[in-house]
Amino acid sequence: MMNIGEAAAASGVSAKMIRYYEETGLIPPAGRTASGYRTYGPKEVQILRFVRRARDLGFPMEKVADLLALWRDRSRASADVKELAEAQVAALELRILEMQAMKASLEHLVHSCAGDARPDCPILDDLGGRPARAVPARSRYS
Amino acid sequence: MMNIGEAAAASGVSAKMIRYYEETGLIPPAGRTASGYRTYGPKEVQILRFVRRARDLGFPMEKVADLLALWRDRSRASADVKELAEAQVAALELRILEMQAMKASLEHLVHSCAGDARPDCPILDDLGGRPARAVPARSRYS
DNA sequence: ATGGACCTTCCCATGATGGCAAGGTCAAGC
DNA sequence: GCTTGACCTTGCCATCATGGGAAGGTCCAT
Repeated sequence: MMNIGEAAAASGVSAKMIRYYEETGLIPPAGRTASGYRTYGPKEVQILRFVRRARDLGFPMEKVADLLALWRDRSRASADVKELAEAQVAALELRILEMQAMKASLEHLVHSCAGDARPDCPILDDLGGRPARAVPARSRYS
Repeated sequence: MMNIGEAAAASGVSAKMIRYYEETGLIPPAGRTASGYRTYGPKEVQILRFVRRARDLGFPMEKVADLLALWRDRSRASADVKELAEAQVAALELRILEMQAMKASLEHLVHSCAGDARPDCPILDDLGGRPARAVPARSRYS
């Protein structure tokens, strides 16, 4: 049996988060020693590692709870798990696309900015609402 | 002169956020009517639109404040602006890469899961710490 | 028995946003 | 002029997942 610090080290979840997960019901309450210390065995550490990995894959806590429930239910259908995972893939894809769009817009602005000591800056012009002066097309393949 | 609702509609920033931006010092305090209503003119709306666009490009509020300062300083060097924008591009790229890594891992798991009524699920196996049984390679080009 | 490393709970902060509630104000219609 | 509804004000709470710190108790090795 380990106390919370050891369980944290063994699972990669901070002690702080372990208490939080317990408080919010994501994981069942840990056992306690006579003096009130939480105790963890290998099984609990495995649960914590499960949570850690799911979080690393970007699952929000709510979905992690769903995954944990499926994990515990040995008669679950793999289709149910796959569905959750596919939804998470789609969510990631959406956020990736959003950020790629931001990045592309910003790169466009960056490329049109001289970046020297002069004050003229199409980036600020654009943010300020004035469409930046068109960059003289130097090539069709810019 | 407009009140906060009109300014919100004109700038795309919610009234709530306008008050918040003012409270945190991102934008200067708005003028007030005798009865305490905030008043906004075209100049203020332009500032709000500036903030909105910068946020849409993913800049955190702190960086938006920096951009606003540069915008107000008509003697700024465009290099300073470009530097901020390039840092933001790099930050976006980093987050994109992180999420792409998550997505790739998850897709790998999804592909190895049958997704039928049976309980066997490499996704849960992996999260639980057991390496998933290798998927029988049906083709080199799976 | 003392000190240091651990544990406990509780509160606060983040970043950017939304929501709600209680109360004041304004303008239009009657 | 009065009512009504749409707007404004402030203030507090919630999110989501995490970290920080304080105040106090515990455990173990010296």
